[in-house]
Amino acid sequence: MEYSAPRGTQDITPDESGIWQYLEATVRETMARCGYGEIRTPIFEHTEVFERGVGTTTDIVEKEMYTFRDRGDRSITLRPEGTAPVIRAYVEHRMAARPQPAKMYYIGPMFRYERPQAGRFRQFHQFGMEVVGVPGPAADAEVIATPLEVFRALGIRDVVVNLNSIGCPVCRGAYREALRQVYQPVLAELCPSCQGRYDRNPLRLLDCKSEQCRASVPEPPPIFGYLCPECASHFAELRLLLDGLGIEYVINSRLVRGLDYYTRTTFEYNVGGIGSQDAIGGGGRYDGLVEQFGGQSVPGVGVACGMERCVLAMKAEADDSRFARGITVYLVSLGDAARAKAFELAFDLRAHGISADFDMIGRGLKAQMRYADKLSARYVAIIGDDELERGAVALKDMASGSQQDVPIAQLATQLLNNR
RNA sequence: GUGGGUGUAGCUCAGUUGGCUAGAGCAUCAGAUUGUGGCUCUGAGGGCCGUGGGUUCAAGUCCCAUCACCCACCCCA
Repeated sequence: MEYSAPRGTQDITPDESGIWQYLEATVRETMARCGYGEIRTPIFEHTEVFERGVGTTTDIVEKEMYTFRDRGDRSITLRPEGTAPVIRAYVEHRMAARPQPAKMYYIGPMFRYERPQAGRFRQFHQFGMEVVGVPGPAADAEVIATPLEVFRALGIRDVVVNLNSIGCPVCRGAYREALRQVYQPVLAELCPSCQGRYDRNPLRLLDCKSEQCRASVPEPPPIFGYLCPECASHFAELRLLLDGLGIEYVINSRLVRGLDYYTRTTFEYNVGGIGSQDAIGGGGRYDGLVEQFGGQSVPGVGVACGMERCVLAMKAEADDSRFARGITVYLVSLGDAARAKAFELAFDLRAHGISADFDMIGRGLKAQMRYADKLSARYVAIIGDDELERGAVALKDMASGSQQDVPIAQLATQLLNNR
């Protein structure tokens, strides 16, 4: 019986981990440059964190969570998203008493019980950022713009930014009623899930893509006519900030998103070429969430990006050779004495910060050369009986094929100089 | 949760109307006059043909079930 990784999970093998490390390094570098500190929250939380944070009417909470009872009979859930835990931590650690705003980022695995497909997994990874304590649109703009910096650094082109405002509790009530008026006459023709949405969460009616609903529903009015003055000016200012950065975006009045905590700004990034799951990231403002967790009324904005989808997009771009690893020098040895010397020499070079590897299984010269080539070694240093006697190695540049004798004592400095 | 597709070597796939010890390319390993990689050539290892049942003299091939994977819906990252 052979085992396989559980459904919807995958191994990232050494062949794949290079691209992941590049992605992670790019995220960390960008976040640090933008003034964000990393926060690491637990992989699992009390189930209530997500029920209260994400919202009980969401698909995530209704049918996608990995929830179980632990041995103390507590209900535990593997985190399906990152924002609720971060806000829980913000309240728990009294971060409101630290310099505001709190700017945090995270990288890590998330879990949702869904049918896997291209770009969708049961264990997947996100990087995300949260700005807590900024009521104005500068935070929204930064949170929208920063992942775009990451995408650009990764070589992901043609990212489309979809942008919307879904108002606040004040203006949303009126809009909700307006939507109900539009949908009420055609209620019987709606798809089953929309019939449920009509009562529970009319805003999500906008999100439906089913042909059935498309055909029978008249175009609903955009929310913009219903926004209260504060929400309207917040949205207008945000647009000015984005315009100032030269960021192009598409106003999409149907962009609602499936988490209950959003207020005002919502947005999503889409890319082509990675299958039908083309949302590479998304986020929005959540002004009531800190209060939900028992904190003061502190506003927040955040974004989360799917790393598997980033990897797909990176691979869709032509040149992925830059993610490959390679060592600086491979030590080819001939005979037992030379092999022992190569072993010592490898550790000596490594101690100098040079990546070096050597033959461990006593292969022939040709086989060692082939292996060095497959490792993409930049140099090969050959040690045989002659070289042992002279205290030197034959150093070969694998790209040019040129070769020279180098005294062993000078090998490290020579390699460092050639860099 | 719903629908469609696919399961043969590590990978990508051939395999005739059911019929000999199941093949190819790539990959791995070893060689091609004894100390030099990529190109070429030779050879080797590696398969319970996803699993279980059925039909048949005979099943990789036909039937049923099951599992897994892929894609899509839904929703999201």
